[in-house]
Amino acid sequence: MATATPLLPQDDLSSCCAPVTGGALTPGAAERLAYAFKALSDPSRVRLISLIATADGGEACACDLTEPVGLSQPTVSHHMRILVDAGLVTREQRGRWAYYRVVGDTLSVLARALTPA
Amino acid sequence: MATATPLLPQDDLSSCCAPVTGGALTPGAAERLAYAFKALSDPSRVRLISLIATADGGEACACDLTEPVGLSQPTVSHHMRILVDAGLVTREQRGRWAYYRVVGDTLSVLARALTPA
DNA sequence: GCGCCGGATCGACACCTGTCAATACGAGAG
DNA sequence: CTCTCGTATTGACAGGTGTCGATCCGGCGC
Repeated sequence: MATATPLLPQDDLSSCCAPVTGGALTPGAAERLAYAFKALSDPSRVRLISLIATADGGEACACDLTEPVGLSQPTVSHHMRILVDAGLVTREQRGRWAYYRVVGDTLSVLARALTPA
Repeated sequence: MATATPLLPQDDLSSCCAPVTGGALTPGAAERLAYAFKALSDPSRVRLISLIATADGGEACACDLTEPVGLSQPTVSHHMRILVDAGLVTREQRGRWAYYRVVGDTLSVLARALTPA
C-alpha cells in the first residue's frame, strides 16, 4: 500500500469534529484528533504546511521544499508522508514531480475542534 | 522552578498567532505552534482536556481524572504537567487537591492559527 | 505530634521519532 | 534502450515519550 498508516482518513476526522470543550470525547474521537495534532507537533512539518499554503497557486513541488526547511530530501519526504496520512495535505504526481496542496477542510475541522463552545 | 519546561509561555503563543496559511512562518513561530500541538498529540491528553472543560464549574480535581482515562495517577500527573507547560490548562492547589481549568484563550489562538486565511 | 491521603517526583523500561547516507524506483530525455 | 533526475524507501542511530511501581512531599484531621 502506498499510504502505510491510513488510520485517520480525513472523513473520519470530520465526523468526529465535536469541539473538545463541548462534551466528553469518546476514546476514538480523542485518538483521531490526537493523530491529526501529532502531525502538527513537529516544527518542520508546521513550516512545510505554511510553505505549501503560501506557495504560488497554493501548491508546492517537493523539490522546492527541502531547501527552505534545511533538511535532507529523505527527511522532507518522510514528513510529507506523515502530513498526507493525516489528511492535512494531498499529493499529486505530475510527471517526475510531486506537488502538494494543503487540505483546508482538515484544518477547518481541527480549528473547530479547538474553538471553545 | 515549578514548571520545568517554560518554553512556551502563553503570551508568546498569542504573539505568534499568524495563521499557518497566511504567510511563511518563521522558524520560531513554527516551533511555538508545534510545541502547543505536541501537547495535543496524545489521545489521553485530549481526553483530559475534554474532561476538564466539560466538568462541573469548568474545573476538575486531579482525583477525578485518573479513573475516566484509565491511567495510573503518576501518568495522569505527567500528562497534566505537559498540558500546563503548554499553557492549555492552569493548575490551582486548593487544600490537598489540585484543580485544573482549560485556558480558552490558548485554544482560541491555536484555532485561529489553523483557520484558513 | 502522628498518621493519612492527594499528588508530584524518581527510576526504569519498551517503544516511537527525527534524522541522515545509501539505495531503489519510475518517468522523461536523448 | 539507456541515462538522468526527482522521489520514495531502507537501514541505522541517537534521543524523546508514555507508562508504571515505588517513593517522597505537604496539607489536614485527630
